[in-house]
Amino acid sequence: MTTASTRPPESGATPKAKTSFRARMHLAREDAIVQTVNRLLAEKGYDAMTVDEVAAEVGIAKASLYKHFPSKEDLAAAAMVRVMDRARAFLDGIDPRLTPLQRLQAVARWTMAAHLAGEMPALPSENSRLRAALTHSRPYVDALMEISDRLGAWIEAAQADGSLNATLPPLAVLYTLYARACDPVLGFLKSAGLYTHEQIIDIVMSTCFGGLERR
Amino acid sequence: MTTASTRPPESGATPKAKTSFRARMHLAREDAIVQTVNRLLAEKGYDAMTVDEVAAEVGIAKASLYKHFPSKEDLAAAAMVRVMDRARAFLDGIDPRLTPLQRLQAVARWTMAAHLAGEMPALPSENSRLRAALTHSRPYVDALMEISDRLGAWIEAAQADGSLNATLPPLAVLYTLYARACDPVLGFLKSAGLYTHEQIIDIVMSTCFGGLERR
DNA sequence: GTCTATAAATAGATAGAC
DNA sequence: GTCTATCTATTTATAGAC
Repeated sequence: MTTASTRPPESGATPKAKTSFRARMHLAREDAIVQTVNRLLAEKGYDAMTVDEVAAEVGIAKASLYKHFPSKEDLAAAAMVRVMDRARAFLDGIDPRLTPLQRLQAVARWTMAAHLAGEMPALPSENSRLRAALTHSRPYVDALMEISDRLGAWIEAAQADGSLNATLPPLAVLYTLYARACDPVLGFLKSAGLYTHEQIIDIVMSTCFGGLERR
Repeated sequence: MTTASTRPPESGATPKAKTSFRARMHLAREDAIVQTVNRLLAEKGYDAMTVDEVAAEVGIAKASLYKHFPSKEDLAAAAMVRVMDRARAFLDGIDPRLTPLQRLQAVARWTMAAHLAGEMPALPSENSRLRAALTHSRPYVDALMEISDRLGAWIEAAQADGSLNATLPPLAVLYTLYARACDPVLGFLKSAGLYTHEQIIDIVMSTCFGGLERR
């Protein structure tokens, strides 16, 4: 995105160097903004998050915020895309020697840990305003589709090798994994204060993959 | 609540009958209000639901609405209590010959069907404004505790008879059942348009009680 | 690009006539 | 109790100086 790391050697230097420095600052600030939005989205949700709040927490004026992102919706979309990018990076780093089921479990653990750490904005549920905004964001839709494709392939592979329940529609499995990333059970158990994050993840992993009935 | 069904025989009649009629009308209107709030809560959530909207859909002025319920929070609390009461009625009607596990499954099916029918307001998740409002409503808290106690007894019984995974904390099972009542997977599968409500419920029941892994 | 100040719209809640 | 009209606070978004 930025030209800072790829720009050619300079001659006059000062004006161009200044531009580069400012571009770096610009991106750094935008990153700080997105990071704050991400956290606030996770804490309070889209509707309850106000732009004033974001500006205050970032430490800039609201008008400056609107120079970076033209609307609250774009703000939220940028935060969601950021999460998607981190998810894609995690998918890239998964040990290829793991079985398809183990990969899906690794992803589920990662999303739950992110949620418990307050870094996972709630999925845009059915009729939320955020959902309407996000479905019009190309980067978001593209990232979501890519992730879904990769997870979908693992789901079908896991069903084919007999480790995953093959009577379930793959789409239902995919949705279930997405839903577990923002499962309110995580927050409930967290606020109960009886378990560590690791224990909570183990519990929800057990109910998700093993079910409530005894095996 | 109303004196309509329990009032003693009248003599002069006209004034008292008028009062009774008006009391009935009053309750009927309040019921219409709560029903509308219930639907809007399910459709859009607490934050996105406006009092103007409720008044418009009920067909009365906003000021009249505030004569019935002193705040938006009370409005939401009344709607949630209504759902709780229906849930309690359902619990009362469950066939006592069913096993504990079968009873829990019946409850889960009922809540999912209510959700798909648009009659189940979303659970007040972690940091929502609704949650803070509801925790201060005695009728809501009382109803929730009674339901939790009854479900909790069934959960422990099902774990004791070996039908439910006994390694899970009963509290986690309870939360999981509550969470399935507003599982976004239901809405996702519904909007996919590939399955009937019955099929969707079967799928989510399978993932909830049986888990994703093959048995 | 950042700021202060302000619009423009909408929210929850109330006043006061009838 | 219901209405119209209004208040007050908040929210998204901009204008314009620097």
